[in-house]
Amino acid sequence: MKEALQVILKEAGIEQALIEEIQKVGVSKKAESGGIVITPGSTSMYMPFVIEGLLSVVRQDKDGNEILLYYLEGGETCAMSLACCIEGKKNDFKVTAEDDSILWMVPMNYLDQWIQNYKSFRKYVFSSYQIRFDELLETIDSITFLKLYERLYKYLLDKKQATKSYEIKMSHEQIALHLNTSRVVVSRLLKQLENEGKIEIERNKISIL
Amino acid sequence: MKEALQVILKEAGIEQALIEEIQKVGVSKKAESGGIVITPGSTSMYMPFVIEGLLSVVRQDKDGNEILLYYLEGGETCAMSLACCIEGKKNDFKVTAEDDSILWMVPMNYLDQWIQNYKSFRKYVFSSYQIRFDELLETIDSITFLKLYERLYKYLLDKKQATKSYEIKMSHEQIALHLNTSRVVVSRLLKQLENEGKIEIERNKISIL
DNA sequence: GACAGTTTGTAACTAATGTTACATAGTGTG
DNA sequence: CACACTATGTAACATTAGTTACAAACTGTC
Repeated sequence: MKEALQVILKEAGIEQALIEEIQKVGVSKKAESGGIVITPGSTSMYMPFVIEGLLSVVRQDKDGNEILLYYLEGGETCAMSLACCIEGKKNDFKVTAEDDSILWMVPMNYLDQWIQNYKSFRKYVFSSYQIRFDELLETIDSITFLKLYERLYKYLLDKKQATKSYEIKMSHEQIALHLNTSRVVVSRLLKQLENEGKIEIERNKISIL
Repeated sequence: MKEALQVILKEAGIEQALIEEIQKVGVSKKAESGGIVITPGSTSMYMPFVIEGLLSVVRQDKDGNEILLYYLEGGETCAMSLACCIEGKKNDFKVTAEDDSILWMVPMNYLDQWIQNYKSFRKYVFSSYQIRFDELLETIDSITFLKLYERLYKYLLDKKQATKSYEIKMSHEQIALHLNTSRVVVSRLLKQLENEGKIEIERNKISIL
């Protein structure tokens, strides 16, 4: 576990002294595929590093409708969660494990001193914020400027990239939830994508061609 | 100018020593109502503080369609601009003065040392990030979960709050641009809001009742 | 292989939003 | 006040997306 963390933090440009601190004060946490990691309305006390796996960050409205904001992959941290912690605010999003995942949870109270003392940590944190802004903006772009048909195709391509697999193992219902639309509409548009030779549909599986 | 800055930074919890530094190294910049302050594709070298006025931050797509992300008011800074600078990336949004505005532009190269040395500045920066995340999420909520009719009404209420005036001096065309829809649709829905007694429509002016 | 549960396909319809086209009304300037 | 310009009103229609309803196909379990 700690070796995997070491590799990932090194990769992220964190200096050795800080890596050792992070290893010392954090704890690992497993999340099984489909499990909820952060519940909306909760307050986190930990900065979560993704060591391995894939998580989705989703926004919910009061009626339970959802929209996918972005994925968290290995080596990344959830900047919004970080932002919430620092301000002591409640999380207003949901984080779910898309695959079996392993996280490294670091108590928030170390953050301020690390930001003060380690330039590499400042860089990492600000880069994380930047990445999340970009992802949110891209999400806004998709919702605003694309037709659902295009959004769906982009969704599939993004998922392909995140999982590094051209086979997407999801039901139409699950996809519909991420896009805030209905199953019937997703089926309709998927069929259209299939007719245009872009994908192949099987039960619980879509292959990108 | 510097006195106004003093008041605003004090308000924001910045300590006196840092206020003086900020006053020393920054320059003021005026923006006339309607003027473009940040062009998409440019790279900023300055952290912009809003001393006075109101600015809009807008996302554009390749065809020139737009969507309003949020407003910047007095005392605020553009966290996304900050994030871009720190990472040396191009701005991928547009900032326009909605009213005559005054900004205080601080060269980016001071940021890292201030973050390192001033706890109050760390707080301010992280709080700015948090606020912008919240605003982006709220924008996503509106686009995703609201009908255009509700979004339009929310738009008017937000504008009312930002300008602290129940009279909104805009054409339907301008509103349509901020919501990424067409003038005809805006006129139609505004008429509906008027019929329901929520607003009053005049040429270049909408009054919130 | 019978059954229940889940997933997908499809038609028919409704609702929301976008588009085109044109009429009317206000505004500023000579 | 004539003119050009801008802004708004409205109808008619097109497109996109959402909804309802039901059939068919697949999957796992007894």
